[in-house]
Amino acid sequence: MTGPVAPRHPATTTLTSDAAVSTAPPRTAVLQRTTPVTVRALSEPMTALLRDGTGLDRYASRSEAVMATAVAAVNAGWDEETWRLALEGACEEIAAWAATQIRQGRSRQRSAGDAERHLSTTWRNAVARVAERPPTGDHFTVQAELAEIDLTISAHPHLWGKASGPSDRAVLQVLLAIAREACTLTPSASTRQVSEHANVSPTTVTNALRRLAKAGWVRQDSPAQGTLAPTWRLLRPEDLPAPAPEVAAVLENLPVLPLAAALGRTSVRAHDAFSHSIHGGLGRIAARLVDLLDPTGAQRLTAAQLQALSGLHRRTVTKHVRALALAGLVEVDHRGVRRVLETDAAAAAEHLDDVAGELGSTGVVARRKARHAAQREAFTLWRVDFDARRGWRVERGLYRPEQPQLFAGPPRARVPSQRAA
DNA sequence: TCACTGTTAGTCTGGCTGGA
DNA sequence: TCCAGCCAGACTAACAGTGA
Repeated sequence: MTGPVAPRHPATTTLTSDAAVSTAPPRTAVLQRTTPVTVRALSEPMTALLRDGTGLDRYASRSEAVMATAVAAVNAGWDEETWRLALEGACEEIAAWAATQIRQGRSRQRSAGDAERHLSTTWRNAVARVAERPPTGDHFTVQAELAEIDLTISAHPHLWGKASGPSDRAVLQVLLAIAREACTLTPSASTRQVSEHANVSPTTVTNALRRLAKAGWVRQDSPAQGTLAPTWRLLRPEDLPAPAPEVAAVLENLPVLPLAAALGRTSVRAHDAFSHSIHGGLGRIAARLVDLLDPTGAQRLTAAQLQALSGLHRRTVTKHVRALALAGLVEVDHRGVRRVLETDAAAAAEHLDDVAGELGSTGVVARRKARHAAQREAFTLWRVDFDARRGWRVERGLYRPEQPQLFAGPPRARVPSQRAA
C-alpha cells in the first residue's frame, strides 16, 4: 500500500530524463522517463498502449491491458508509485480503469477504497508474476536458455530410460525444436502437432506431457482455447538426480561426436521406419539409438556407451541394435556399433523409405497427418455450427449438438492376443 | 481445435531364475 | 559370464465419450 491515489503530482523530481526522452505530449512524459541506474523506459508498444490505447484490442479486457502495463513496469524496474502515475497520465480508457467498473456493458464509479485495493492488488500480482516468470525477452537469452535445457536433457540420460523415457524425451525435444524456431520459451503446440513430429499418438503425447510437467520440465502456461493450441513453458527442473557413478564414468570417456544438428540433420524418429512396432516399425527406442550414434558414421559406440547415453537397460539396447543391424541401419562388430546411414539427407531418406517398405510401415506418418487433418476439419465445422447456434438454448444448457466424430473410418481390427494364445 | 478419462488389447521393460 | 524364458507391471494405440 502506498496511500491514497488522489493527490498525485508528476514525478519530476525523482526521475531524470535521459537522452532518449522524446517530444511526447506532456501527459505521457512520465512514461518515457528513466532513472540513470536501474529504471528504463517501457517498450514502444506498451508506451503506445498507455499513451493512446493503441493495441488495447489485443486484450480481452481493460483489466488484462492494465495488468500488462503493470508487468511491463515491474520488468522495467519501475516502482508502484511511478506505475500509478503512468496510469493517471494514460489514455482515458486506461486512466479510468481503477475508478470505474464496467459490468454487462454498464459503467459505475468505484469507491476510493475499492479503487485503491484494485490498484494494489494488480501491482502485487504483477510483482509476483515477474518473480515467478522472469522476462527473457531477447533472442540470445531465449536461445541460450533453450540450449541449457537441451544440455540438461542430454546430461541426464538415466531420466530417459524405462518404458516411457524415449517418448517423454521425444515430446520434449519436439517442443524444444518448436521453441527454437519460434524463438520463445513458451512454445504453442497441440498434441496432434507434437505427435506428428514425435511419431507417437496424441494420447502418448498427452501422457508424456503430464509426466514432463510432474517432473518439472514443462508447465502449461495457457490451456487450449477454441482452435488455439495450449502454450507450454519449458523449464529446467530443480534438484535433478545425478547419474550413477558408473554411468558418469562412461559419459566422461565418450568420443567427441559431431552434433547432428550442426550437420543440419534432424532426428530420424519422425520417419515411417521408426513408427511403433504395432505398425511394423522399429519403434522409438531404435530411433533414439540411431540418433545417439555418430551421424557421420565414422565413430563407433560400445554397447556400454549406448546404454549409458540412452539410459536404457543393456538387454533393451542389445535387442534394438540387433533389429537395427537386421534392417541395415547400423553395423556391429567387436569395436562397437556404427551408424550406416548416408550423410546426404535425400539419400538417407531414401534408405529409410526402403527400410520402411521392407518392414511394412510405409505411410504411417502420412496417415496420421491425414487423420489429424480430417479431425481438424470436423471440429472446425462443428465449432462454426456451435458458435452460430449459440442462443438462449445454449445459455440455458439445453442446446447439445452432436459432437464431431474425431476418429473417422472403419474400426481397427484387433490383433489376437499372444498371451491369450 | 483442444484436454481429459476410461477401456481394451497388444507391446515393452527389466527383475529374476536356471542352464550352458 | 552370457543367454533365454517367465512374468508383472508399465506403457501404448485406438477408440468412445464429455466438455470448454
